[in-house]
Parts: sequence; C-alpha cells; structure tokens
Amino acid sequence: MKIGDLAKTSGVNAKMVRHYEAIGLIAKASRTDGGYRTYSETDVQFLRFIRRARGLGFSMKEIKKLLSLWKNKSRSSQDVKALTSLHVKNLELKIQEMQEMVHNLKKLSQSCHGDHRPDCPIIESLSDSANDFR
Amino acid sequence: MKIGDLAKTSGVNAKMVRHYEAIGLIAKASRTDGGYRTYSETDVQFLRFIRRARGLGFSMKEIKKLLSLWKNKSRSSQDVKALTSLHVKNLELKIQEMQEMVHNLKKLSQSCHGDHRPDCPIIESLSDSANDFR
DNA sequence: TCTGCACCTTACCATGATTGGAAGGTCAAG
DNA sequence: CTTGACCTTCCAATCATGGTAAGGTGCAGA
Repeated sequence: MKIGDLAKTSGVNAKMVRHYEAIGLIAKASRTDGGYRTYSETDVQFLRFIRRARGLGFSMKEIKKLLSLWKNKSRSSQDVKALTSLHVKNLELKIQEMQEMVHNLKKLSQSCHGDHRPDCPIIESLSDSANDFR
Repeated sequence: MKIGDLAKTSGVNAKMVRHYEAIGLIAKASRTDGGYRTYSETDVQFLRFIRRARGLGFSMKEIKKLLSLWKNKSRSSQDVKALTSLHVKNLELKIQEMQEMVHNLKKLSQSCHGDHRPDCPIIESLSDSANDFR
C-alpha cells in the first residue's frame, strides 16, 4: 500500500503522513526499490487513531502520549483517563474564555446603533483606558 | 519615550511593538540619534487599542481593519458592528465545536473505570473504526 | 519501445502570533 | 572608564497544515 492509498483509507493527507513521520509521531515507513513508502493495514489503524484524536482536539504532544499508551498493552486505563480529563479541563477553560469574549462583544454591539454615524461604542471602548478585557 | 516605557504603559511587549511595526500594523517609529525608537502618548493609546482587541480575540487582520476604522473619522459604525458580529459568529462556531468535543470526551471518560487495568474505552474508541468524530 | 499520465520523492516557503536567543550598539550613573 | 540596563537587528522556533517546484517511478495503451 502506497502513501496515497493510505491517505484515502485513513483520511489523513499524504502530506500529513510524511509530516508525522518527520516529527517522529509514527515510525519511518519501509520503502520499495523505487523509494516509495509502503504501508500495511496496521498503519491505516494508526493514522485513523491520530485523526480521531485530532478531531477531539488533542494536541500532537497529547496524541504522542495516547499513542504510546495505545501501543503499550500493559498501560493502565487510569493514565488515559487522566490525560483525557486534563484535556477536557483545558477545553472547558478555553470555552469559558471565548464565551466571555462573546459576552463582551455582544454587550458592545448592542449599544452600537450600526448606521452611518461615526460614533461607535465598540471603537470607543477599545480606545478607552477604562476598559480592559483581560 | 523609548520602547521599554511604551511597553510598560501600554501593556504590549517591546518585542511585539517591533513586530507590529514590521508587519505594518503601526507606523514606523521616529528614531533618536542613537537609533532608538521614540514614542508619544498617542502611540500608547494605539497599542492599548491593539492589546484590547487582541484580548477580545480579534485577529491581526481584523485589528488592522478596526484600526483603520478608528483612524478614519468618517467611518460608519455599521462597518464596525458588521466586523464585530462576524467575529462573534466565528467565536460561537468554535465554542460549539469545542463543546461537542467535551461532550464526546466526557461520554468516553465516564465508561472508563480509570484503574490499573489496561482496558480503556477511550483508547478502544479511538482505534475503533466505528467512531468518527468528524 | 515509446509516450503520457498518475503518483511518488525531497526540499523549501508560507501561514499567524508570539517568543527566544545571539551579537552588538547606546546611554546614564557611579 | 566601567558596569549594567536598555536598545538594535537578525535569525529561528513554535504548531499543524497547505502549497509549490523539480524531478523520479510505475503502469497502461499505442
């Protein structure tokens, strides 16, 4: 199986597969005589794992850990759970921050009449030293 | 006023001030005979504006627009409001995505006993082709 | 066998915002 | 005159991804 087929079946871009190899996330693929990378079904599973973890917002660093836990058959589910709840915690923090942003922006936007006049509380608030949003 | 003082009073890192100058977000500062950048109170206001907009999650591109709207006295508040609501919309989309991630992760985490045993539904789910989170 | 095409290779550049370091110049106080 | 704080430019790294260029491989059809 060449990299293009791997990309199709795993859902991970060929470019990304090479990138993951370059940063050591996955092992170096074996090559054909012509220099083409070759892959097996196992690699497909591997890449799918990575793609799903990315889809859940795990960082590459976290995925590296998850992968080693996956490969390690004597792992404890505790470790995986801990990594996951830390990730959840971080996500929730970010969500809260963004919700605050939205709240502030909406409050500003409400008081902005939104017509041709140049007065705008959003602009004024941003330039007013009394308003610090962090 | 030198760049260090500007940094202190505006709350924007000296490094960042130079960067903003380099990418054309702010005008090139005048220099002393020794080559040091010099700033005025106006520049402090400027940098504070940028810092607050960043704090609200606006991108540099958006801030560039906001700055030109700020400087342009004949701007319409409509433009500012439009830019802001677009930003809010994008934020809300991202928030929703992250909430879905959290939801999925929590569901997985719940079914993970979290002890020393190697069985872990989180890992299993990531390697199982039946689970696609996007 | 030649040709064309799809696919592969490496290598470099770009994004966006920020941070870090290195190597060196300026300035004021002691 | 030395010390140390501050400034300068330049270069690089982060993180995940996308793009391009220039060239090699492999296979099907004429």
